[in-house]
Amino acid sequence: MVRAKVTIERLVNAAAELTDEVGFDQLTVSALARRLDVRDASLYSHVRNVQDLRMRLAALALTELADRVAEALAGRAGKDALVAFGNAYRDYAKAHPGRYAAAQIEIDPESPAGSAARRHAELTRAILRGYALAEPAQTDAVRFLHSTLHGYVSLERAGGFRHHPRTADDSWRRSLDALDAVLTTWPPD
Amino acid sequence: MVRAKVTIERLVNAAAELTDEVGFDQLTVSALARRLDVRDASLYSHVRNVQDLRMRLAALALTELADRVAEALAGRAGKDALVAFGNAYRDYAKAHPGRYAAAQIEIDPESPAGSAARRHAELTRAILRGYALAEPAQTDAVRFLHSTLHGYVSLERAGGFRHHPRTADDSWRRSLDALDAVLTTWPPD
DNA sequence: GAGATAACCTAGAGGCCCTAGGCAGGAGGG
DNA sequence: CCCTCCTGCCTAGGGCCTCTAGGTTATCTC
Repeated sequence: MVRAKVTIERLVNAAAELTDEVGFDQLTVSALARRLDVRDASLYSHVRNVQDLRMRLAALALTELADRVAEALAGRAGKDALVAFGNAYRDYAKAHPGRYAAAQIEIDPESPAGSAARRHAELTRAILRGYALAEPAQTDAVRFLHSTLHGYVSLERAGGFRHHPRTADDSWRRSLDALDAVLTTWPPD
Repeated sequence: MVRAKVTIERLVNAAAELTDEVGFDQLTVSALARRLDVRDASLYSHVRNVQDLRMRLAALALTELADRVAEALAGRAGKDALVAFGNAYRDYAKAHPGRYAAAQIEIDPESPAGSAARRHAELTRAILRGYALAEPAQTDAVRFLHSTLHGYVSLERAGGFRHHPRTADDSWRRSLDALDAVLTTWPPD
């Protein structure tokens, strides 16, 4: 019999493709086993349980996202960097909805996903260098920025912007303008 | 035998309590049946399926949220209204995490939940009256506002703000200040 | 070629969703 | 007061999912 040669890498990659097709909450061990042409029980030698699988997927997604953001940010500063960051973020969520959802689960800082999450946080903070904000305003601004971007893509995905003629793309551009404006003139206490 | 007298109202209320305790994705027909001291199959005469249950919960949550927001907005305008709106929103999410998650699912505009969602959208738009924005800037601003608020509470719930000494409350206040500032000086095209 | 190991298998228990069909308690009519 | 009907709840059962235990086979190493 020919062995399927499932490795943990192939398994997680297949899970990433699957979750983008069916949604993160529909990612099951059974469905993944079917896709790999293997019995479901066989996967439990690679993965502890379904939680473990999801955590690994979160780590993959956070790493991929951080890579794309890092690439988008290279050589840019100020508003240019902000727009590149936002677009990298939104494009990833559009291209890989399942992985994006995976990246939002609660992360144990000690886990391998934790370091990817930290890297992500550092990149977000890097954008704000162009806006010269001191602590604690910098932390507040990071949270504000992250909230707006994440909120936008998550509402857009949930279909919240579909019942209106104004396109999500147009509002997105104006939202980035607004973010740039508010970061530039971050209100003093 | 004493009948449990499950009505659709009692059922949805029990589901709301349950989901706040265990999370929206852990809301199952079985668990709800156990809580109502009834067999799971019995609930299918009240509810078509688990999707139907979730949709009814979404309708409940959207209605409750709209009620609270409407109350918070009464007699307020401008930044005062913005802060009240934001706090009503965030407080609801804190007090009722499961219901808040339920309110985020994709809503069919034709369903009863659709009218609650529309009412919600109108209330959001009402806030912007104090900021005198014409279309399409108004729609962009509504989306921006909603994105930031939803993004903030959802990241806060996911634990994204826990790995830093700056409190989520402090950043929240500053985020509302920033929102007020950006709505006041909404950047022209 | 003989372990040793890794990868896969079957069997099975338990949980959840949902359908089909049966039984009993309470309401209304005769 | 009794009969009937309806509603609310029941049991039985199939299908899918998670996960464990323990057995089998392919491949790697010596």
